[in-house]
Amino acid sequence: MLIREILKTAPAAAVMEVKGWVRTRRDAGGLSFIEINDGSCLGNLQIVAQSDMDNFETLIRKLTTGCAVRFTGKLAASPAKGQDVEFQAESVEVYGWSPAESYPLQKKRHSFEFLRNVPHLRPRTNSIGSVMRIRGRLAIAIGRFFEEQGFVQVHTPVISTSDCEGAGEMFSVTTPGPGSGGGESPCSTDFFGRPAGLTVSGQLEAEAYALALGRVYTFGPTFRAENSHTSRHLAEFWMVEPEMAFCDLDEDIDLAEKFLKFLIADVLDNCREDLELFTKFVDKDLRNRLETVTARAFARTTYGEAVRILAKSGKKFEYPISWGADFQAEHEKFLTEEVFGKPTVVTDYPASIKPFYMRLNDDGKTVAAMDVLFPAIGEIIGGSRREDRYAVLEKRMAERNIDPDAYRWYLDLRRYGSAPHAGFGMGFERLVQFVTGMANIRDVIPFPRTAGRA
RNA sequence: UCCCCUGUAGCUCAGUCGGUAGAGCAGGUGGCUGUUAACCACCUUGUCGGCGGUUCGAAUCCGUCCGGGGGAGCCA
Repeated sequence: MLIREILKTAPAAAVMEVKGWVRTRRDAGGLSFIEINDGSCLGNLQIVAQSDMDNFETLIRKLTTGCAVRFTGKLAASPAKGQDVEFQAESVEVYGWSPAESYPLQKKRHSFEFLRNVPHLRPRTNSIGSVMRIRGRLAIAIGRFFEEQGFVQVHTPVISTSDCEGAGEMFSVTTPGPGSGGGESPCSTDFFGRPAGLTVSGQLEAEAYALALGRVYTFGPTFRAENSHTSRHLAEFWMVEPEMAFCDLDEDIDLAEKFLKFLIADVLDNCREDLELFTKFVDKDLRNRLETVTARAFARTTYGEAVRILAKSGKKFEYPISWGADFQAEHEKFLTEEVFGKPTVVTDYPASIKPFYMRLNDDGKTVAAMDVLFPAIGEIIGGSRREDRYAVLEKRMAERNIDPDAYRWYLDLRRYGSAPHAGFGMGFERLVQFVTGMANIRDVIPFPRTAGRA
């Protein structure tokens, strides 16, 4: 039985068993209190071992933080404060010891920075355990949301030849291929016979499937070879990218808002205990902030309006804003936190600062793009209606010196049965950060990959 | 890639004006029949990130390299 269930069970005379890892042992004269955790929930189960039980001196008194154990015994009401029920041990078995002199985790709080040095052991801590349970729950909620909305999940390739212009540097994938004979150009003899890399976005491939299956989404790892050192960037992260045929920008925004509210409401309902940990130790206002997101409509404004608001605000920005310039972190913060005080959707950005595939508006200057900005973390979703007119797309590619031969298949989607379509991308870890209040993105993914660390 | 901060015991950190290393926790031993970050007593633990320089003397000052963190850019 999992500890999650045991803690909700009424005391009974029946003998049961429990397995887990020791978090702490406290001795009080002739008895020992052992707290074990099995990962099924944040809470520990308190085991009470009496000195007359078998193996008390040989096993119980030698248990230390980290040991893997199995107990049989009975669940009883706890006479002391701190827990409703406790487990009165009758027998103990030790699966694996954990030498205290060398085990890196102690029964106290560690800094996240230290825990990053032991990524294989840190899931045994309360905080990382809670983050990862919430992360897992969010991943399931994403699938449920799209299932309810009639989407098909498509698995776009991890190895790709499209660099999805503007998305950042690609990692190259190279290995000697079947035709490898030591030629001059490494790529011509390479496995794929042409330059290939790890995907920076599944969007272009998702578009192909949206223009066949209607509503699709991808959810998988994405890679950026950027040498960035911030608390919001990873070299390997997960991205959710829905793509919808017969969809305009407003419908795209509606879906994004509904999506975010669904995910946050799901965690509020299902991860109560884990969220409490973060409300207590990481961010007192967390729960309140999450409830605000689910309760209120997101603000919506155009880029042009936002620029006017910023210019008229009288606030001094480090980077002055004028039409044509992209927003800086300080501008996004000001809009979400001071002007609107809630999640804000900004639309219709200048074409010059957005990628070639976003649909050009009738003014010829802006594109049908939208960014969802969240207080505290900035951009969480970026999306757009896609350019569905062959000639316009071709022209925009030419303006940016993009080789049309490399995107022949993408242009084909506009050549044969082109249709209005739109989509967006959401950085999964940024969502986990927002939901947990965790300050550093490296602590919301099991094994973080950043420049210089893999 | 640029700017800033930082590196001292297993962990978190203090170390003043340059004078030769320190506290809490963890760990070890002992005590305690209801503990909750248990408590009490005693004990152990150091390439002061590396290398070089200044100095009678460097954790401390200078140079350089490496690691970590934050921010900017880029983005998700």
